[in-house]
Amino acid sequence: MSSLQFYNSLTRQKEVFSSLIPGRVGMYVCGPTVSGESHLGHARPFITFDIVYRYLRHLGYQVRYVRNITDAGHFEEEGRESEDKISKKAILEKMEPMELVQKYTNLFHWAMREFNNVEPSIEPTATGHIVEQIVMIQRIIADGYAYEANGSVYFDVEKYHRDFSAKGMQYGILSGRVLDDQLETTRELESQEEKRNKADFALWKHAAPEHIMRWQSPWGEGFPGWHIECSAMSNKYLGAEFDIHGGGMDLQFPHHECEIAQSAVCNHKIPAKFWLHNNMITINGRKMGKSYNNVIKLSELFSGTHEILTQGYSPMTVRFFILQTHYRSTLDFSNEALQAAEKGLRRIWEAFTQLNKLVISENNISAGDPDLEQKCFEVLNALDDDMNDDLNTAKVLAGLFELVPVINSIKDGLIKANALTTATMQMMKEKFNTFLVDIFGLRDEKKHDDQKLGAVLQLIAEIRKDARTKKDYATSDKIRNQLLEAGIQLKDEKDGGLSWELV
RNA sequence: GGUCCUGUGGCCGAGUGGCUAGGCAGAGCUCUGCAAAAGCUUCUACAGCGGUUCGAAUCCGCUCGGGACCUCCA
Repeated sequence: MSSLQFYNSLTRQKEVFSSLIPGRVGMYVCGPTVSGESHLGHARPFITFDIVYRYLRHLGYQVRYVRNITDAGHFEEEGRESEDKISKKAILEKMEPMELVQKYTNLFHWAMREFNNVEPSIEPTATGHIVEQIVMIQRIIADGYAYEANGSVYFDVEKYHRDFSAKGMQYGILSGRVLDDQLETTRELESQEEKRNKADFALWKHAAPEHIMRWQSPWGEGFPGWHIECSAMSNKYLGAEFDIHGGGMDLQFPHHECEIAQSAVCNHKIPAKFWLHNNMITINGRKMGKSYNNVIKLSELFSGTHEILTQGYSPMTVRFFILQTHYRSTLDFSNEALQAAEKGLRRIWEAFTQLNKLVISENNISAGDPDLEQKCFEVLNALDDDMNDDLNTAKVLAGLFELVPVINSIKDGLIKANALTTATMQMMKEKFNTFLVDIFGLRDEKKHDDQKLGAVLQLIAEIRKDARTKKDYATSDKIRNQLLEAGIQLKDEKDGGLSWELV
């Protein structure tokens, strides 16, 4: 079997993954800013890295997965308004800042549960780590790579670049940006005069009097810059050097680039070995974001209450939709695509359910259909390789879909039960379970397990069967049609049995 | 303007120098009292133009189109 490879943004190539400490993995993923409700675009990294987390654990690693909550807020428009995003909205809504933060944190957690994302090992908050951030800033100042100006502290990018290029940690190492170009093209912003250089970024910002969220620091009352929180928290919980740092591609620059610079000064190392970035979700070809005014919040997505939605899409449909594309490709949203995902998910899940119900004959050593046996065996074996190839979930799903007709045919008796060997049948069950449930985190959203409903339907099935035997189709059709209206679809099986599905 | 990514059939999307990806939709057939589901078969492809090659959707160049980042951003 192949070994796991990730595309590393830092080296711009696929690399075989190996952890710094055998058997253990440290992973940091940039979490949400809880100044508003999460939207569809936010779902992608958290689902993507949930898959990474699940897969690494599946491979036997003990993983510490750290995903922060940004609750201190960074600047909406750095310099110009110099205002804390979170406290700004809190004033509008007349809420305590922490009340607002709590509200959106709760909503975020709700969405994560809906998506069936495994909880991270540690979910640190920026406000809970002000001290660590201040200490880190002091260290950077002491080493001469940051300076104070009017109660704010800025990172000296040019000096850092000059000194650290020789150590192979030039500014731009991750994003491929050339600092000289930066210096020319960075926009003019009002409080730029505090900075020695346009490319410098804030480590600490002086708080204007109207600021609600503020903390004491050696430089007066203020609040931390955006980039420092991730550096401080990843360093605290994962150490100076850890295995994986993840986030959206839009964070590659400047956020992750700045993280590297900060950590490099403090620890003389690039903090993470592997940098993984998921691509964006677009809507009509445009990135989903506030500035484009095309945001679909997750609650709207699930309920269908947004003007561009023709219906609601369940969390598992969205999850499946995301999995059908490679994480480094852009994914374009459309009602058509989501509806296709919904149907595709239902199809594969139905086959999976049937597969688990199949009774596998024991000790069938010779396949009744050697060609089919061979084909299934190859498809099943390719699954791990595809997953190892930089998490090609799309290809894994395509492989599973190839087996769907086989499963359905066995169930319907179109393929003989002894066509496949016992070993292959068991492998099929195992792989479907492993990938769909354990690694992809899909789950049944319908309530099949309602025992009372099951009992009632059992009775109705018998009544309907009697009617059909007597060729009283008026009665049997009435039962079926009325139940369909009630959201229960009856299906007559080939063997005379009856199955139902909540629709 | 700078840096980078991308252009696959009606839609969404994998992909590799030579082998049908897959899903959804469409068409036909089978099964069925009729449905539904399912099975089988099937129609639409690799933006354009050159080049490298025995052979390219896959490599190179150019043209055209789309996007991301350079500012908060998942």
